[in-house]
Amino acid sequence: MDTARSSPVCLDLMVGLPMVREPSPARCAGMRADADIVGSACGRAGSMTNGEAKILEAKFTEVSEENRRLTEMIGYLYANQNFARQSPEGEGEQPASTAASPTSPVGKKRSRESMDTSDSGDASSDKKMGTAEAEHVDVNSPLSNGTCRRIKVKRVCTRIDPSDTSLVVKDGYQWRKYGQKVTRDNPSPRAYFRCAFAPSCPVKKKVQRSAEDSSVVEATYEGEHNHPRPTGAGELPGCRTQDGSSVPCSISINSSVPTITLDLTKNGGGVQVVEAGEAQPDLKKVCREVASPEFRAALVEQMARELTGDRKFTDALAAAILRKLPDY
DNA sequence: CCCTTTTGACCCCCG
DNA sequence: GCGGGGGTCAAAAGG
Repeated sequence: MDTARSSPVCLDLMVGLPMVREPSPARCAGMRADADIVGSACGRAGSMTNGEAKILEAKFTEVSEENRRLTEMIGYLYANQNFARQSPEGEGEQPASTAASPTSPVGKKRSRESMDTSDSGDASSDKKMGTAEAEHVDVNSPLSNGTCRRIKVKRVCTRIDPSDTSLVVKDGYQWRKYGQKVTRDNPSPRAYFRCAFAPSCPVKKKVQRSAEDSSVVEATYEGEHNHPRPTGAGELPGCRTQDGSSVPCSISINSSVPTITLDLTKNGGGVQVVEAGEAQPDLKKVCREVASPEFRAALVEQMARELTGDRKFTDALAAAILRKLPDY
């Protein structure tokens, strides 16, 4: 589980993306309870006293810690709800509980649905957006000949801006929306997506806001991708830290433009420029997505989340701010 | 003109 | 057999 990265902060990382230079709502996306604190730190860091800075630092650390605990708690609750729905005989015996809502009944599997599911590929590595909580459930799907095929079902909970109604969950794959429905047990609409990267890919995704917390969206993935993950499209191919969480240390865009890699995992950090790999067939789409405000917002949000979740980083940041303050 | 999204209607499973 | 409700289709609209 990767849940301890939800504290936002205004940072100007200057990694070459023009948008990062300007404060925008997206940069502070996710700021809610701690918005005033962070906003203060952003806006008047140059004029505060040492005492104020220390108070702000303490508050910031405290809020970050609380945010982390809450995120973990949400993940724990969802995990428990899913376990509770598992049948005693084992996970494979339970019919497909594919509804995104924790309270929704067992999904009705249609024969049409069970026929278009194949295997191979792997979407299970979609650990995205820092606050996501992933879970795997293998369910049996009845086939027309009476046998059962295991369909991989995965639920991912992601924190997003409550005001964002797009229900877009960046996970590295490209999705085409084919339907939206308001379900009985959740006032928020449920969006249905198909994998748009490969026409033959059977993977479907359902995205719906949590009924309890509108800032949490639950994405349910059905099936497995039968194609490689399109790199650079949506998810930040970050490095893994020791605890398995991702760090936004690289930006890999498949195009003729060199790829910028911001390596924050090494001592002192560094920016590495490497040549882009060979272009994907749908390079145009990838570039369009990378250039989109959503992608940029997600990029900045993830960077901020990852960085503020690192105690060493926040300590170093506080020390740097203190050094900049005039001595009184 | 092409691609994607929206949305009302329809299909079909389950109780 | 019937109705409710989730899931999908497909035409229209938008970019």
